[in-house]
Amino acid sequence: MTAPRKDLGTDWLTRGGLRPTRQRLALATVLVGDGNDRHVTAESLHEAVQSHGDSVSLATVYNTLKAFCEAGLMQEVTVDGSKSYFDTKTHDHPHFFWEDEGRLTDAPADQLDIAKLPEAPAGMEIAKVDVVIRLRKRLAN
Amino acid sequence: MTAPRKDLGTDWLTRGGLRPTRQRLALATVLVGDGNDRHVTAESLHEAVQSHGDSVSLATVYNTLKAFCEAGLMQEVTVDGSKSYFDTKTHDHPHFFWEDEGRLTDAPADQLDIAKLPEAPAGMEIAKVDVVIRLRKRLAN
DNA sequence: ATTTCAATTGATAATTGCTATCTTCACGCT
DNA sequence: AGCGTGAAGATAGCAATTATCAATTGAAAT
Repeated sequence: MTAPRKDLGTDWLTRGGLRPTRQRLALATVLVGDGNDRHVTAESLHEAVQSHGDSVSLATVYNTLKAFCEAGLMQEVTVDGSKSYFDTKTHDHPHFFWEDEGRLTDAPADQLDIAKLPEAPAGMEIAKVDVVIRLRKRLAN
Repeated sequence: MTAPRKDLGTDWLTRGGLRPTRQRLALATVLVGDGNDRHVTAESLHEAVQSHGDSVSLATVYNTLKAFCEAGLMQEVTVDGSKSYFDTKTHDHPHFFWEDEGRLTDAPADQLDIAKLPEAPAGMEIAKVDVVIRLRKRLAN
């Protein structure tokens, strides 16, 4: 038996030093309740919570996603100019972006090997390296 | 003697199959008139054209940037959720994003070597691989 | 050169995704 | 039970972008 959904969510919130309120727990449960990583937008998470039977306002979804990021529980991934995506996997790893569907998923990190990377210009340091592999439906061949 | 600014702009527009109107020529001149590549936002390009002495409405800057992208003369680079960046260099290459200033520049492509890349999932193909190296001021050490 | 007509421009309204404000509410403590 | 602070959420606000559409322009045909 694995830990029930809610406990995973509670642990996760505690790890981030966040008070486990009803709303946060509802969001956490949807996000990590099954132990898997997830990629969401504010909108998609809002819908997911609704259909899970909980009610959280959209404003709170935005606030809470930001809080989760600041607590180091999630990270924002920039792949589309018009929407923000959030990822529960917080270490550096490549992404697939399915352009047709506007969907974001993880790409297998062990299949990416950057042999050489430009150095940071003087006085600067590299904060993060984003690798986004943009996918489209293969044309018939 | 190199070709004057305007001619470079006209050639560039012709290459994209776009009618060289006054506005497009003004934008093209600012963008590629000196033969160098440039990274702009709608806003920054609008200002640049103004201070070059031409007048182009902001709406037209937006429309024209889109037209330039569709014509293959520029490409959009997604590095920031709140603004769109456009690049006159259209082939795949890495970018530096200076987070403090919100500025985008090219990173030396010859110093990037991706030895292994995840394969596209079944039925998909890789449209583009974005590599964004996010920079911040180096902390004192 | 003048006519013609679709392409282009741009002032403005509208939309979108997100953030700020602020009142009410809930949690944990005494 | 009462208190104080953090949290929630309805709503207003905001910034970037897109849509609308009448007036203008430019290139081709006459």
